[in-house]
Amino acid sequence: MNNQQSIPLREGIRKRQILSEADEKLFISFFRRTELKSKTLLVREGQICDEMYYIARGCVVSYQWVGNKQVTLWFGHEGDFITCFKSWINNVPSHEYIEPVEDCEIYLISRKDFFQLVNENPGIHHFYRVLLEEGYLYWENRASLLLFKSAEEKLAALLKRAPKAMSRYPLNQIASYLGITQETLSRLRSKKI
Amino acid sequence: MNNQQSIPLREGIRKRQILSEADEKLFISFFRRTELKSKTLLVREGQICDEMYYIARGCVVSYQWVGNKQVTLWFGHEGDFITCFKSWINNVPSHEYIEPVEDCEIYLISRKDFFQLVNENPGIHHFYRVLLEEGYLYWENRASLLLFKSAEEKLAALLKRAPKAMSRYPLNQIASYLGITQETLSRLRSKKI
DNA sequence: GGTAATTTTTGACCTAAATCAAAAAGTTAA
DNA sequence: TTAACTTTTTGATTTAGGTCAAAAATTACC
Repeated sequence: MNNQQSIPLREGIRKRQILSEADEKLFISFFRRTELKSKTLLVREGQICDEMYYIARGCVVSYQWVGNKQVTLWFGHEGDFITCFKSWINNVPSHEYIEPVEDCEIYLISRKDFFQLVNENPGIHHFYRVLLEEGYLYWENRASLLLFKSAEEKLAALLKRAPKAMSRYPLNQIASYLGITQETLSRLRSKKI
Repeated sequence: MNNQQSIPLREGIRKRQILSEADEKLFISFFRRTELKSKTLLVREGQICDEMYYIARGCVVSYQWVGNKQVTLWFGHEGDFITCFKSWINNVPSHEYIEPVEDCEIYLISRKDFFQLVNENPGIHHFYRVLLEEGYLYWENRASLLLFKSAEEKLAALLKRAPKAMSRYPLNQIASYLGITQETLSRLRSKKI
């Protein structure tokens, strides 16, 4: 990929790991830029997720169907590297959907290219390590919020981390992200004002 | 460390990443073996956790104080590499306690040695990557159980993964691991029989 | 610009699990 | 072997948040 066009991606990489100019160029050259309309599924259940995505613009939601209910697993937005990690790591079919909530500008790289680079290039390996550490801490934190916080506290924590969440995502997605119903979230919100 | 004495540790490493004989020897040589009586704190809140532990024998619990309640974050047992990752990764004080529940045989390595090896040795770097992937998937799974499973389903999931948990850990630790009270767990259990 | 479709709010009621309290069972230690 | 302590169980009651249903507010689209 032309280096000129990939400034947001470069920023996303630099935020995690500073590479030599050559390594950075090499790494970026394996990404492909694309645009996605909202609601155009990026990953669907049952499919092996063999790509990683960098969100340059827009936002997405990842969810799973539990009975007839859509449960939000996570939100992704500008600056995030995302994929279905369970599928990505173990090379097994995904259990989750990833869907743009706004129109997105995305940079994507194939699993094959990514792991080849990771295995050959120490700087890029280090980049992946930072990504994994970031994800580890994200999920640890999310689990601990779910473990012992009330609905109100979980909402406060989300709004602190992502103040715009309330206006970017529909209520039912935010509610199920917090592990509460949308009625409860609506009541919480009106109580707040 | 003498290679003869460290068979369990070697198994723990091999399960995650096959190293060359020389790399394996090198890696193991940086670990130190120790025994720990139950209830002898391994990590306490406020302390920077700059060691990683391999459990060769015994089991531990990690918990956090929330008000006057002890909340179980995770359990560790034979074959696990453990540390307070939040502290380990960011080099900040730990928010959690790690405490042996049974007498333990432990192999430990310092953060400094570990990261030096990781940065110099591609095989060991790969080992760390596998550890992070393992942890990532653990927490993702744990969060999703907490997100949409009932008390009964969460208990079933724990007993499936760790059938002996019920006899190794006190009830209050298991209950708070599941995000329920010990009264509820006791009632669930008696209902089961 | 008006109608349909979707999303959010509100209300009435219900329930899984929490809380509080005390009894029972198990463990330790003298 | 008994007293003291800890852990687990049982019972009565409460509550945060769920469920179901319908109204209100938004948004989408001929």
